Amino acid sequence: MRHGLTAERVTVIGAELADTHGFGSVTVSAVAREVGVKPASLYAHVAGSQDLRARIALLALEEMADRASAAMVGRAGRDALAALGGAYRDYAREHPGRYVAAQLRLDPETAAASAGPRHSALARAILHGYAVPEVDHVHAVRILGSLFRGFVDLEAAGAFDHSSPSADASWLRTLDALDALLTRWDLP
Amino acid sequence: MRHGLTAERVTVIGAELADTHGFGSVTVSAVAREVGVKPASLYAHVAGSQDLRARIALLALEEMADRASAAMVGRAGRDALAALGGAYRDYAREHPGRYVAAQLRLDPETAAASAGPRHSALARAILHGYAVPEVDHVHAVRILGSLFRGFVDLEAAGAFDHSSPSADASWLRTLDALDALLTRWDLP
DNA sequence: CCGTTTACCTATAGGCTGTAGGCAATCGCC
DNA sequence: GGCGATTGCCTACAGCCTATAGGTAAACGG
Repeated sequence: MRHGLTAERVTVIGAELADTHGFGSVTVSAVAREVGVKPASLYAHVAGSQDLRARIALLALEEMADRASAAMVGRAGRDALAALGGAYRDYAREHPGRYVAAQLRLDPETAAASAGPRHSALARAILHGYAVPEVDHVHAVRILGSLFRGFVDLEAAGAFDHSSPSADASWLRTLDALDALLTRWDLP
Repeated sequence: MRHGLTAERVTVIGAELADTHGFGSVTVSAVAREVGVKPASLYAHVAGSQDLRARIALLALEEMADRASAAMVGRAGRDALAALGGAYRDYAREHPGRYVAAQLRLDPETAAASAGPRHSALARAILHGYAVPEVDHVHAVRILGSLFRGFVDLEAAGAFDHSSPSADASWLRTLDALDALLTRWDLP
């Protein structure tokens, strides 16, 4: 039987599998089972399990960048922070498997061709709404990225589950803190 | 031949393997090869590959908490922040495999019995040096934890490798930002 | 010194990866 | 429409990892 498989379809099935059963259980065999095909057949579309995982990572990075840039249009300052961070947070909740896939270490050239640079561009765009000196942009972007990444990771890992109040409350405080930091960047 | 293996020794070998070849390639077979024993022999000490990885995670959490609390004695304020964050950052550099092991999701009871709570206690201790109201301690701890975790993860993932200046410079800025945030917590 | 425990062994079944080679459905071209 | 080339999926197989069952011999304890 002909299934009309392509690298893209295989990647999407793998991504769905990651979300439902965890990124760790994404295997060539599992995807094959899912589409009703023998494992060996997939090697025509994908170079192996590592390639499969890298493709899922690239898909996730792309989807996250799309969502983030869509959420950020027409927003500045704290609103823009909420849009960017919220996009990541929501994505991690809706697509936990893809989110961990996005953290896969890619080789430099693949990383450069990925949506990674789009993410740093989005973070940099936020700084235009604040009076952060140009030379400090790298630092500000790194701090912003670290805070978002850490919060979403910890929340996804369940680190906030067994203390109150809810993570949502802390998230608002996190945005406030970032906004204050960027607003008063150059103050003593 | 008698090798005097114990669960602890197996765990340590696994941890070393994680640091040298990546946490992903920690397998019962690999550890067995390392000690010169057949894979089946290890199942007397460790319940399987999942158990092995969980043990490495617990070891890493313990080691990190030990280092962090040692670094923090007699320090307060920004110094304490630098000590805590520095402990994590150094640990991640010296033991990259163990560091990713420490992020393994543990089942709730195992997590509760781990060194996890020690880590939040250390973060909470830092707040005593600042005038953060008691009710906001959870938020401050979460923000502090998120920022450290995110920074160290991103640095370990190589996210800072292809932009200058060095990660070290941004790390100092990160500590400054945290210090400023906690110092002025209640200001408009 | 002998019984028990313990540490490691062999054997085996099952799953995932990845390669080689085969067959048949489909496509492009006349 | 017919025919050759391509493509999509197949079977078969080798290698490695997990995990269990059951055996053997070293070490320990009374």
